[in-house]
This record gives sequence, C-alpha cells and structure tokens, in this order.
Amino acid sequence: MARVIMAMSGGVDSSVGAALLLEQGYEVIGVTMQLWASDLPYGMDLEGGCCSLGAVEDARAVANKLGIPYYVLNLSAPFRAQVIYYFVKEYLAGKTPNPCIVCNQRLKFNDLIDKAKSLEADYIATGHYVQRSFDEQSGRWLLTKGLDATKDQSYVLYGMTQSQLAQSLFPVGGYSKREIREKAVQLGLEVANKPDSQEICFVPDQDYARFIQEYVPGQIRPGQIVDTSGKVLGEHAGIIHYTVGQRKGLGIAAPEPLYVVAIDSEKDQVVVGKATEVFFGGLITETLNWIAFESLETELLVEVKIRYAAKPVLAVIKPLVNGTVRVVFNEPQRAVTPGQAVVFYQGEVVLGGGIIRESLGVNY
RNA sequence: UGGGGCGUAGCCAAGUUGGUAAGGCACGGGACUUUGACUCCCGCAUUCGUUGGUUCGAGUCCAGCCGCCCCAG
Repeated sequence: MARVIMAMSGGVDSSVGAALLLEQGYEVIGVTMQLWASDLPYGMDLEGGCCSLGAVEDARAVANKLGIPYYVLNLSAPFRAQVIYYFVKEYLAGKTPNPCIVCNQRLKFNDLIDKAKSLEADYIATGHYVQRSFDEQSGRWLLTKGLDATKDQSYVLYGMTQSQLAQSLFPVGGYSKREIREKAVQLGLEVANKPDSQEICFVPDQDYARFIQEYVPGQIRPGQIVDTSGKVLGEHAGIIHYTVGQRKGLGIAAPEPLYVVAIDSEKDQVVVGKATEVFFGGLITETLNWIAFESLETELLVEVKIRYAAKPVLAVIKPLVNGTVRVVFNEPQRAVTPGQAVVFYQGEVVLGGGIIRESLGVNY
C-alpha cells in the first residue's frame, strides 16, 4: 500500500482530497504547513489564511474524522525567506509578484517532499485542481488542466519539475468543485461550506501595501505619476501601490479613466495612460520551466495565460539566444504585467511557463 | 475701485436658445478571484459662492455683496 502525505490547508479541496485517496486505497498522512510566524507585522492573526492557525484546527479536525495521522510542519522560516522576501523584493522593484506560485514551487513541492521522505511516503498530494499523466512517447510526466475548467489551477503549478510530478498526486483534479463540496457534505466534514480561500494568505486585511511598508519601513518612496509623454499628472505614495493595468487609486482627475501602463522603479514613476494605451503585443520571459519537453528549440504556436484568471490566447513563442523566450500574441493583450507568470498550453496540457520580465509594444 | 475672467459634490469637471444637475477621480457596499489587478452591479449634490430680482419655471438672464485669477498700473 502506497503511503501519501496529503497537504491539508483546512479547506474543502484538500480535505476531500484526503478522503478520496483513502477510498483509492492509499495510506494517508495529513500534514499542514504552518507558514505564519509571530513576528509578522502588526500582530496579524491570519484568520482565514490558507495556512492559518484556524486552518490547522480545521485540518486536524478533518484528519481526526477520517482517522488518519496528522502533523503540522513548521515552515515559517523558509516561508519568510522564500515567499515573503521574494514578495517584498519584487514589489520594491516595481513588479507584481504572485506569491502563491513561489509558495507552491519552493515550499509545497520542495519542503513537503522532504518531509514525505522522512516519513517514508511514496507521494505527496495537494488539493489543486490539476491532473497529471505519464506520456509514454516522451517518457515525461505531464501536467494538465483540472477537469473543472472554472477551477483549473494548472497556472500556478507551471514550475513543477519532473521529479516533483513523479511524486505528486492531485486527487480532486478529476472532479468539479460542486462534486467536491457534495462529497464533503456526504462525509460530514464541517469544512464543506467553507468559502474558497482568496487574497494573499499572509496579508489577512488585504492591505498588502501596508504589509510591505511595515515590513521594510523607509524603503517606500513617493514619486510622480506621469502620462505616456512624460507629463507630470500627480504624485503617488510609492510604486508598491501599483500594478500594470490598475485603474483605482491614481487620484487623478481626467476626462476618462486612466490606467497604469508601466512602473519605473529607477525613477520611482508610475506611468499612466488611457484604456487603449494599456495593450501589449507580447513579452519576454525569464526563469522558465518546461514540463512537456526538455527545452524549447523552435518557434511554436501555443495558447498562453498571462494571469491566473485569464482566458488562454494564441501566441507564438520563440526561444532567444540568452535563454529567455519571446512571446508574441496574435491579438494585443491588456495589461501584460512584469512579475506575473505566463504559462504555455496546448489544449489541456501545460507545456511550461515563466515569469514576465518585460512587455513588448503593441506593434509586435 | 481701468479692462477681462472665474466661483457646480472631497477633488477635477460638463451644463445647449432658461425647463427641472453629464462624466471622470475618490469613497462605501456587493459579485467575481488561492496573487496583484481588471471587469460587473448598487450607492454617492433636492442643489449649483451669496443675497435679492425677472419668469409658470434659473446653475443657466439681471443687480448687489463675498472670494479668487489675469492684463494693465
């Protein structure tokens, strides 16, 4: 009987996931990653976060109900070092990070796998809505979208390596969210109607800018808000407050809505423009990871997602000599945002992805 | 104390030949969302510097007053 470490967040998905694994005959051990640390700014209690204190209680209750062993894995130190540090650093550089992706790559599928080894487990499992399969032809593990298109989370797992995939199970990936909730009710799990988690788990009040400010006081500088021709339109309290495509929070009176077109961390400037000025023809990536093949050798027509909740759009990707990839959209896309991930698909299959380093003009 | 202009919500700002207050920003609430955003709903000036007048009816016309701005002194 194979032994599985189920990453339990205290939510519906991972709770039902554990139950499904049991039904499939696995020996399941529940583990919750404790990511919070008491030294985070302004005494946050992290209620509601995906790995909060309350989450531990919920997960433990589920584990008891299912009759499986349960452990809490304290990862607050690596969480700080990897996720929070990265998050703050990116914002200070004028980028818009996706902490969930880093958390998945560096904690869930790294430290958790180490933990699995120490417990002599064969697999780790998570509640992500994704599926994996083995492709005999290429001899590679493939990551594919979750069956429930509306809940698909393959975007956040584009960074998985072959060895990580080989050791991972995604028990809820073949079900719809509705089925999972119904299953939770059948099992009598108290978390059945717990709302889906959202927002950044370590910023419970949703005020991420305040979090950064208190985390690195003194590093936030005010600056100018300028239009695309360089004309100064106003001032801002720090570039960390902005992301490309953002409309709210500019505080500028204009005959029509203005959006952030770019952020210049060198000059501490936020560049804004009209709705039509926030479209881009393509982008350049960095920190690439390929899943479906070893590396990209030639131009390829694929579908790309440039943000978590975005429809895939057609684009041509091309490897560049410096190891990065150039992505050119068939149709200009709105708000291409440095720091966010771009994930490449062909149908249901995740080819790979990377982080957006820079956007390319609409004339590409 | 000559000439000209302006004064509309917290901030910009539109208001046609007088007919019963656009829009943007900001703000509040909700939907959506395991990141940040975007988007979508809903709410947000009984009132137009002020006092009178003309009129069936005035932000829109007239007069006085108050406060700004520009040119000329």
